[in-house]
Amino acid sequence: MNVIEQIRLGTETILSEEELEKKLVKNRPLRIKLGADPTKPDLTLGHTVVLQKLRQFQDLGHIAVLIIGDFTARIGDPSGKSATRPELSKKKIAENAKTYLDQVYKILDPEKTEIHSNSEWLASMSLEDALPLFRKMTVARMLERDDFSKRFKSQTPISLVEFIYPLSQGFDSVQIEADVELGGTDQLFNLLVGRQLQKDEGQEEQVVITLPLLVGLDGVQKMSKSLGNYIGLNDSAKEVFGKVMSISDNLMWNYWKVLFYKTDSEIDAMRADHPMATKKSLAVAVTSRLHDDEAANYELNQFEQVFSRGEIPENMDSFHWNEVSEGREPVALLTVLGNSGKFPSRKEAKRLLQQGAVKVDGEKANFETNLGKPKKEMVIQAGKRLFFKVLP
RNA sequence: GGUGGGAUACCCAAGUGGCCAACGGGGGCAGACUGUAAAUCUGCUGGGGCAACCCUUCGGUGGUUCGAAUCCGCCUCCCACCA
Repeated sequence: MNVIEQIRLGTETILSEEELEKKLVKNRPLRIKLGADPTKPDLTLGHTVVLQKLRQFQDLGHIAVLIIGDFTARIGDPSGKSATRPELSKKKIAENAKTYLDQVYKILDPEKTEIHSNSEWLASMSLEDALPLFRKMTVARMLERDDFSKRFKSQTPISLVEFIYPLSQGFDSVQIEADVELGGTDQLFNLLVGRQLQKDEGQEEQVVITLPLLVGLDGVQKMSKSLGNYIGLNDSAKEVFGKVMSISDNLMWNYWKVLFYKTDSEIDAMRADHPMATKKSLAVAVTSRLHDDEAANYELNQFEQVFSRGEIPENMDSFHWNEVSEGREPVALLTVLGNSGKFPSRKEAKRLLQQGAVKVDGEKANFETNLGKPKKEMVIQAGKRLFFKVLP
């Protein structure tokens, strides 16, 4: 596979491949730009689609130029949005930016990463500096954008400040002299503005590469923190593994394609296998990417132990009898459940009990179940996933 | 600036004086089944209590009433139409 073919893997569009080839033969590290707005403190598996591509460029000897959009975050990217975003405070943005970097380096090579904040050049810009920029964009062109045009037609407000967003992002490209800019498919318009501004500045235009948006765990909407349908880069290995196992069989193929560049024919071949086995390998693959192989294999074992064989997990939280019994003996199981703090409320624990979801040492318990102090240890299970021990 | 409309539980959304802890859908949780935390079906989904029952919630606040999410006054915030 040649370099272009490698880069092409998993991409939606490359504008244009010819330009990219010309840049690649220049024999110098290219500057690959990726902008990230610190609007949310947590990155998701969805972000890794583009980060993984950036990492690939790094491995090919190029430089990742990461723009922390601390200034643009205050504007709020209108892409794909149906409403104006609320303005974020500077403080919140600074906090988010910090946690971003920790997460980004789970994927990127820090040695080949250059970091900028776009407030470096945007914050001090005067209206006079900005005028030439504004002149380059027309209202008609803005309104061609799908999201804006929908909002305009449905008479949903579009703030003027939202028109500034694509220009600001494009100006970032001029500032750092980007050779390539990566983004999700919803970023195409913003990325193209970068090309236009660079051209006007007499710079060589950046190559624009878009990557597919990862569908969220619900299988419908794009993965995002605010929709709650996400796998977080900071999720524990256990959570990552479990969340992957919970996606529908249908969605699994999409993940193989988008995250691991599986081709249609490879996927067809995988369909011959048992879907559960295929999903387990996907869960292992995702978990090792976000954590490591060891953690992934451990979670696979735990998963098989708990869900396939219905056994208890290796590790679980434990309490001492005195912590949960209120010093009484015997004591109602409900009291122990409530005192464990494992349930949002006693009411919730009660519900589980009524639904027959609670087991003590593997025995189904009910409302009348009373517990005595355990001799060694007692395992309490509520539902399929929640376990804890009570020690003497 | 003028005129109308709206704010309901995690989200969407009914409800216009007692039968409302509040229809329905989504989401979440559980059970059954299974191939997994898939799919499907069923149940649950404010808090406290073993229970009878009690407490808190329908933008905020002050009233009317035996009784209000529902009626009235004021306030805050959103939206639409006209200019």
